[in-house]
Amino acid sequence: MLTETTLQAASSDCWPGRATGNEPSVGSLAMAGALELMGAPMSFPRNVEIYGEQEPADYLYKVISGAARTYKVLIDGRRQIGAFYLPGDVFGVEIGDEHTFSAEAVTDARILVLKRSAMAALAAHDHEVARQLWMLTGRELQRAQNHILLLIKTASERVASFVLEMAERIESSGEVEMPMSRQDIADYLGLTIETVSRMLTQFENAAAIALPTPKRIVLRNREVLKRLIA
Amino acid sequence: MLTETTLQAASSDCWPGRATGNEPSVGSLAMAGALELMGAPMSFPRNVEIYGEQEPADYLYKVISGAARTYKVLIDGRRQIGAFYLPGDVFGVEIGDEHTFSAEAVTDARILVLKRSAMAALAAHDHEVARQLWMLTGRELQRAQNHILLLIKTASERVASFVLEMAERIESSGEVEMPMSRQDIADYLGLTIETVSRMLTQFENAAAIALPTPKRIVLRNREVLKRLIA
DNA sequence: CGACCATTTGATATGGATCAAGCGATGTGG
DNA sequence: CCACATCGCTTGATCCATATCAAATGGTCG
Repeated sequence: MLTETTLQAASSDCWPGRATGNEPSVGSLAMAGALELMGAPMSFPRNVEIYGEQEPADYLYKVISGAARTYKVLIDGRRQIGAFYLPGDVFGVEIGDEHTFSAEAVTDARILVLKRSAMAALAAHDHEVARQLWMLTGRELQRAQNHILLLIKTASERVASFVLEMAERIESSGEVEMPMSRQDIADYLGLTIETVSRMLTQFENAAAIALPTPKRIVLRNREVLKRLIA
Repeated sequence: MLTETTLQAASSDCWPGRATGNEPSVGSLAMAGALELMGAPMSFPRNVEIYGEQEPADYLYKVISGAARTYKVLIDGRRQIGAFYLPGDVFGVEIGDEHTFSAEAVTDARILVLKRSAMAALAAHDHEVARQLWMLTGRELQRAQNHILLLIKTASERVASFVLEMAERIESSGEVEMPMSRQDIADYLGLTIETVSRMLTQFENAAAIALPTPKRIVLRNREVLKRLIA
C-alpha cells in the first residue's frame, strides 16, 4: 500500500495548530512521537483514487503537494465535487465509519496518510488533539455551507466566486495556476464546462482576468470580479 | 430575556445520547445537575428571531416543540434556508465565536437554551460530552453535504426529496403536517414558490400524494416519489 | 361573513443546457 | 526537432427547464 516508508515528512507539524502546544497535557508530548510513526507520505498519480465512497474511513489525509478532490456520482452519472484540497489541507475526516464521498488526486500528489484509530486514541487522552479534530469537522462544515450559498447563485457569480476563492488559496504574483480541469470546476459549481468557459471568456473581455493558457489565470482587476459575486 | 424560568424540561435527557451515561467519568454526574441549571426552555412566537447572523454564539438550542429555521440573506435579497429543526434537533452549534446564519421560529416554538461556555467547560472534563458536541457538528456537516447534492438536482427531484425527508422526520399515520410555508420550502430548495407548488400539484396528479390543505401532505404512493429522486 | 394572505394556475421570458463544430495546447513518434 | 494526433477548451446555434409576471382561487382568522 505505502509507496514509500520514509517518515521524514511526518514531522510534528503534520497536525494543524499542533505547533502552538502551549497546553502541556498528559500524553501530548509523549504522543507527538507516535504521530511521526503513524503518518506516511504517499504518492498518488493524477486522477487516481485515494479512497472510495463507502470504504471504511481508517485514515486521514493531509496534502503535502499537488491537489485532491472529493466527489460523489449520482445514479444518472452526474458528478458533484465536494471540495478541492491543496497543500496543507486535511481531508477524509468522517463522523461515521465509512467515507461518504470518494477522493482522487487532481494532479500527481504527495499525501500524508494518518491512521484514524491512532488519532482517536490520541484524542481520548489529549483535549487539544480532540479539539483539533473537532475544528477540522467544523471547517468542513463552514466550507459546505459556503458551497450551498454558491449553488444558488447565477453562473457568473459562481465562476467569479470560484476564481476569487482559488486566488486566495494559491495566488502567486498576481497569477493562479489552476490544478483542476474545466470539467472539475463545472462539477464543483453545478454548471457545464461550456458555461464555465463562457464566463471566463466574459471576464477576460471585461479585463478582469487574462488567460495566457487555460489553466493559468492572471488577475487583472479583482474589483470587477468582487462586484459580480453578489 | 427568558420568558419562563421553569427548568423542568431541562432534565438530563436534554443532551442527545447523554442518557446512555455508562461512562462514569469525573464530572459527568456532578455536572448533570449543572446542565439542569443552565438550560432554560423559552417560547418563541412564529417568525420571531432566535439569533442573528454575526451575533456571539453564546448558546446552543434544542427544539422542544414547534420548528425553527436557519437562514442567510444575500445582498440582493435572496434568502437561503440552511436547515429546518424539529423537536429533538439541536442547532446553533458553531466553531467560531459568532453565528454564521440567523435563526427564526417557523411556528410558535418552545426551545431549550443551553449556555455554550458551560457546555465547553463540561466538555473539557468529560470526553463523552466533547464527543457529543463533535457529533453534532458532524451531523450538521452530513446534512450540509446532502443539501449540496440536493441543489444540483432538477426541480421535481428536489421537491420529491424534500417531501420524503420531511416524511421520515415527522410522518404520522401516512400524513405529514408541514410546519413551513411554500416560500420556506422554495428558499431551502433554491426554487421559486411557483415551481414548488407546480411540482406538488404534479405529484398529486400522479397520485403520489394528496393535498387536503396546503400544509397537509398525504403520502399515497411513495414509490413514485422515490423513483423521482435520482 | 368578509378581508387578507398564501397558494395555485396560466402566459411569457430567459439563463444555462445541449448539440455541434472549430481551435489550440500538449505530448508522441518519426 | 518537427509533424501530426489527441485531448481539452472555446465558440456558435438552438432548445428547454425554471424564473418571472400576472391573475384567480381558496384557507384562515378576525
